Amino acid sequence: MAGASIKEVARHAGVSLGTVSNVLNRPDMVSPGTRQRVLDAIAELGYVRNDSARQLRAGQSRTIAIVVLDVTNPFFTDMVRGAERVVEATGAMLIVCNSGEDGARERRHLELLEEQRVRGVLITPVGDGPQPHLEKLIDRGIPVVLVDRGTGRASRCSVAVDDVLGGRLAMDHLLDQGHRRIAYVGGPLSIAQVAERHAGAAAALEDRGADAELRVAATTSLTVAAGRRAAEDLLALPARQRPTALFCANDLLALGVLQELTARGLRVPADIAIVGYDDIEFAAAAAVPLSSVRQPREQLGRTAAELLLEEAEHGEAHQHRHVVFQPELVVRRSSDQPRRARR
Amino acid sequence: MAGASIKEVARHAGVSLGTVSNVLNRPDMVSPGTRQRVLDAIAELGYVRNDSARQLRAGQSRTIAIVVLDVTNPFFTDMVRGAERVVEATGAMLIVCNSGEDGARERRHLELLEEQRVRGVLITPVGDGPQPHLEKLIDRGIPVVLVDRGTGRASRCSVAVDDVLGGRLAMDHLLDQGHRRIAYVGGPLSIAQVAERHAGAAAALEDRGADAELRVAATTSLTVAAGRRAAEDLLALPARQRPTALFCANDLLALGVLQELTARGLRVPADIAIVGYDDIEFAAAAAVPLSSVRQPREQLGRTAAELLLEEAEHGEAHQHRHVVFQPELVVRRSSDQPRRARR
DNA sequence: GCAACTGGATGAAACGTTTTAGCCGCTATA
DNA sequence: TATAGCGGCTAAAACGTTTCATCCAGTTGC
Repeated sequence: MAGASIKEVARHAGVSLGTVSNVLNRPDMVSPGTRQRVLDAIAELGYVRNDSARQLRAGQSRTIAIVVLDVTNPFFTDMVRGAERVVEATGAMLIVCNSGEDGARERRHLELLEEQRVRGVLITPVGDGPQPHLEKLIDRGIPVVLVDRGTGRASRCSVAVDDVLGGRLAMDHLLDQGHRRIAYVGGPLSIAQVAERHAGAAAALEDRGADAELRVAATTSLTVAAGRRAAEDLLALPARQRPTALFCANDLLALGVLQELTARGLRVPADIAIVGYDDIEFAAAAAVPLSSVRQPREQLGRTAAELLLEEAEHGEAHQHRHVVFQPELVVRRSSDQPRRARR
Repeated sequence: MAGASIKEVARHAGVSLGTVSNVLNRPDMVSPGTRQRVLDAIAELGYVRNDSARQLRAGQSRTIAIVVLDVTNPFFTDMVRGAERVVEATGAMLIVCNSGEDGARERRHLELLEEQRVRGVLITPVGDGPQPHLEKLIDRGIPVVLVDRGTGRASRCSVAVDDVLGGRLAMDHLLDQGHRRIAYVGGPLSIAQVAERHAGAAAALEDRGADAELRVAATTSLTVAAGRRAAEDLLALPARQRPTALFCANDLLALGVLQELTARGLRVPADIAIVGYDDIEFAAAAAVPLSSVRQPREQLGRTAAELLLEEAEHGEAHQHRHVVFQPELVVRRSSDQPRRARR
């Protein structure tokens, strides 16, 4: 009962092993009579196909992996949900791996996925340097789609949101509201998104030629806890240097900042305005509803999965594509209070 | 380059195929000289072990799966993080599957996992009825650990939090605050947790013999959107029948309820108090910081993974265990305002 | 009545590992 | 000097599929 093989099913049904395989894979190539006999045997023995053997023979698995930076960040889980639908519609299986923004774990995961000969990998890689492990996958012929990484390499598809534009939107809005001392809360800058959102903000400032300053309040990660620590640091500044507005690299940071600021008695947005990034579902439900730069989270995952499937199917003929979505600023109370321009 | 096998490595290094395998699996059984030659060949050919073949031979894979009800719910992703650590420490791989509270998807996932001969499954099953697919896994000898499902079956380990107690804690608190018209927001009741939290609340009411009522505001799922809809329904009630306090089956519901109530101009907790469940990180950062019944989320995952690994290792000798954690009420502003008892 | 097809089945090869039995040359033991 | 033991290696079997070349018994076409 525990582990019947196709061979035992064949014996049980009084047919050859190849016939059982045919029943499983091309049922109409076998006569109704024998087919039924085989199906009965399968049911009786509780036979379950052994995927390892099948894969070994096929040379390839039917799973697709998505490697995310932080499985507890709703931005990524929404993305996963988008990808999930597309992948499951094809009968394949999507497995989720969490790198936790740790390069070593990412590498380990990719090694295991390569050993498993997955059919493809969706990944938001840690850091932004050269990615030898990804190249290795690609060399082996495993399609890789970069998610939420703009820089379009020629060797792979990518799906991204224009982070520079997102940074601009946030910064323009804060400048419009009259803020002149603004801080960008985020880090490490080695994360491409973090750097690009900052670049966008800096560019907006530059373009306006406004007499304003944009400082960076560096964090070591993009979590609620890191946000709280960043807020503490900012509060340690002398009042006159303290920024009047914060642009946070993602919503988790923004929520952490918001929590700490209000805990310390500051009012948002009266004392300090906040704009986040991602527009996760919890942003709108925050203590002070959070302004945020919205990304099409599910669509990101969906599109990435579609590109991957297309590449997996068409192989050589496939043309790599780079899809870039536009972010959109959603203004809520956390930044919705104009202030007299001043320094 | 694309797909070198162990055989080619062997030829390249001028040794037999078995020796290469030994280098990979018991390096000290082979002399330093040959070992180095083999390692060089491996590097040169870019050889990567084929896991399918390895598994086929071993009869078992090195992956462990966790099947969650809702991958976008922070409660589950925190659990995943807990399990992840334990699993990865053993060199195995944790893959995350999302059933999305859909029985058919759950079944499909379990079928695929069974075909893959995973080493074990951590699962929070959809619904509470008999679970033939789980039984099937167990029959096949694949260890299954139930997560967050109290009812200790003899055939498997389980890890849970006492949901009845959690319901009691919430209800006692609301009664202490003087509430007499209380609604339980949650559903469907076919989900065990939903039912048990309600049972706890009802039991608390019973025990006190208080002249109070507990109605059920049924929802179709445990999401923020469902919470908003539930709030709409409650607001449609005539004012005198409207509950003065809500106990929500989880924090997502509570956040949705909170959002909708405040959008409609009601004050929380002055007009309506709210208590949630899970104490996810976002509860504390909500518009009105949310009282919630805290569950040890990461520990739940950690312990479940430990039980699973133990079972996978000891096989027959393994004794199934049922670990139950105690929840804890965290009172925040959303329910922190006593009211004169009245009807 | 014979050759040519055809639908339905069979048997064997192949996928890439791990493992086990066995071989070879050497050293230690009696 | 024979024997046992040992380190280092090889050869072959086995895991459970899928696929491909064959085969067989009918049926069709001439």
